[in-house]
Amino acid sequence: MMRGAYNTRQKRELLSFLKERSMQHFSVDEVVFELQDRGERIGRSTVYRYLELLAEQGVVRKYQGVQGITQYQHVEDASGCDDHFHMMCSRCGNLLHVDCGLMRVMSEHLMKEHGFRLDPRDTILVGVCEKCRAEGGEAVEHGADCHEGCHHCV
Amino acid sequence: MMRGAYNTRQKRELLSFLKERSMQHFSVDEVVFELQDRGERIGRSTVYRYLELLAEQGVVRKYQGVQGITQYQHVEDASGCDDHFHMMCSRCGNLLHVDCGLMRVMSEHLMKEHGFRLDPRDTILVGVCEKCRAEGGEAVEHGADCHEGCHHCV
DNA sequence: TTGCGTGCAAAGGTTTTGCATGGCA
DNA sequence: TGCCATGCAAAACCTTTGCACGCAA
Repeated sequence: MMRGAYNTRQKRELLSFLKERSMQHFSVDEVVFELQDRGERIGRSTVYRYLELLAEQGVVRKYQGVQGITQYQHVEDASGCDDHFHMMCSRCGNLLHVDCGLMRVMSEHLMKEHGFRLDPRDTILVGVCEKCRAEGGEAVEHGADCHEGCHHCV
Repeated sequence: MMRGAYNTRQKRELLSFLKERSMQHFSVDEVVFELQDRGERIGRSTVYRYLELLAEQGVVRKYQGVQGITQYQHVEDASGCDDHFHMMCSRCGNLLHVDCGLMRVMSEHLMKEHGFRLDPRDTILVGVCEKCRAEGGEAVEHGADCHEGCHHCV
């Protein structure tokens, strides 16, 4: 047989967790503790192993977050986040989606002119988000909260 | 006094290593082993501590590489890589510099329209470089090797 | 002489792995 | 019943920290 053949309780609980957290980002610890709070018990190794399998299958995305903690994201369908990019705020750690035409322009440019095939799934733009800039006393010109689903974009 | 006040042998050897590796990227292990090969002895903790100090001073850049290994880059002068971006090839691991007008356009766009201040120093664009694409049998349209200092860019 | 810098070892944290047991099919 | 999945503990890693000693100023 092959890996992932059995339908176990742990697998169902983890998938249920993922369903609720569609498109959201989380660490192994968050999974363990959240399921623990629900009274569901799941071993840490199981979470690691299953998320690894799901990452290979493309159900979740795996990437390095701040402080070397591996983060995972559940992608609704396989092509969910393939056409947009992610920005991570280096202060609050939040990860924002940028579905923006300019990103596609940049992708095409890097491919045509630099011979580089950019991978939106693995690339994370790092910077400081609007909220943290405001809290840090920075002048914030942009008014609307357009982080998820921006209408200002080309 | 303050940290970094003394001029020690270890510090000189590490700085010498950095000088030879200007703009290049390396891990703590690479520093330790390379210096070891030269017959110079330096403690791992010392490398960690000194690189941390240099990162605070802006002499090196610190970022998370693949597999959670912290990578460092020596920046020639403090403002060396502040105005351009880096692309990392997920196959060969090479890190390329992209000094390109479109990147600045993108920065400004993210700031004005998304309220996000992109940090070129911490952002790494991930994808597959021209060489690896060619080796992988991919059609490569772009002929010239314009990775460092591209003339095709806006 | 002062006190920062160094190196060793230990601790800290995350992730992986070995192995006996559990449970799905 | 067969064998994958699980969980525990241990191991493997990278990184940080404590502490005594070394050494630059």
